[in-house]
Amino acid sequence: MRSLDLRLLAVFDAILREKSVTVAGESLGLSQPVMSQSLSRLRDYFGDQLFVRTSEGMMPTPRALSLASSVGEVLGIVSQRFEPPQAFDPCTSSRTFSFFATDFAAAILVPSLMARFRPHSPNLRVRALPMRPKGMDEALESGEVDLAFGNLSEFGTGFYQTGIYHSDYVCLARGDHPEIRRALTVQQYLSASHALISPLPPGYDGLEKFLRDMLDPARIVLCLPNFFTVLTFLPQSDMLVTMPRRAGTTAARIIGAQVLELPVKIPGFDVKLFWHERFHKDLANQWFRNQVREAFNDR
DNA sequence: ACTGTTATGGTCATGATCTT
DNA sequence: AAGATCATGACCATAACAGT
Repeated sequence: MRSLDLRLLAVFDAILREKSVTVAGESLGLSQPVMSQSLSRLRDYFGDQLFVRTSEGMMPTPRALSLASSVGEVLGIVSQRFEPPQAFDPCTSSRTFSFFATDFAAAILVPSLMARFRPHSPNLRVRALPMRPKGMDEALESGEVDLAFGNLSEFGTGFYQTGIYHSDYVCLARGDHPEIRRALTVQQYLSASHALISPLPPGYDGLEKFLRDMLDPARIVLCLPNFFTVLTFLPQSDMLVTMPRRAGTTAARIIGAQVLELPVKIPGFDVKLFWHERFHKDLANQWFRNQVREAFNDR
């Protein structure tokens, strides 16, 4: 390897492409003699003429043809991994951004995100993916998914995070509930029938444990698969649902439910944004992180 | 720290070779 | 034969290295 360097491979690639030493030199910003000397070193190294003059230009020998794909592969890896990152232009980009989020986080985030994207970035696409019990870290590391959004703490080394907001919980009751008006006593809370979202997505199971410890098991009469089942069920029920404040206020606005402060203390949680260090400097990922952060601040 | 040697990679000028 | 193109030699600048 001592006598072979990347520039020689670039020379090889350029001559192959241009079929001319001189023109290849122009494309690389090198003089013709430099190209010729470089070709001479390539010939020494590979022990082959590599390119011969013909009426069609400098044509590759069979040996050169057999090397071509490997040289292209090496140069491709180098340019992809080591060259300065290309600027990300959201106006012209057509890439897909993806993130893990709970259904309620996606429901809050997506409208705001799309309102920001659509006017200026018509070709961008967005994928909101449900939280997974396992494998989210691998998906972030591989680049399959750009970000994870939520009350997550299990990501280990190699991940960056930024706090988005601190959330507490509220209780929802239907707007024309026969007994509850704007406020809730401890007695009312503990004696009411409850709907529980269970199982909760990864990171949110603290709430479920807390409620199961605090409430009489007989009072937990309904388990729902996600936060937004609340939208169809609560208007026709006298039950209470305890959920994160933003999800609660969003749901309440849609169905005209009452948002009640909890009469008992339940510890809140931090919603954070996570990404893998591989994409920390990636300009597209940086841009998307900012969009998500700002989309939440829009609300 | 200084110095000489060597390798590398550049320019310029020019010769060699190929195509038309 | 002319023009285009490639190869090569002379020379220079620079950096790395070894020896003192």
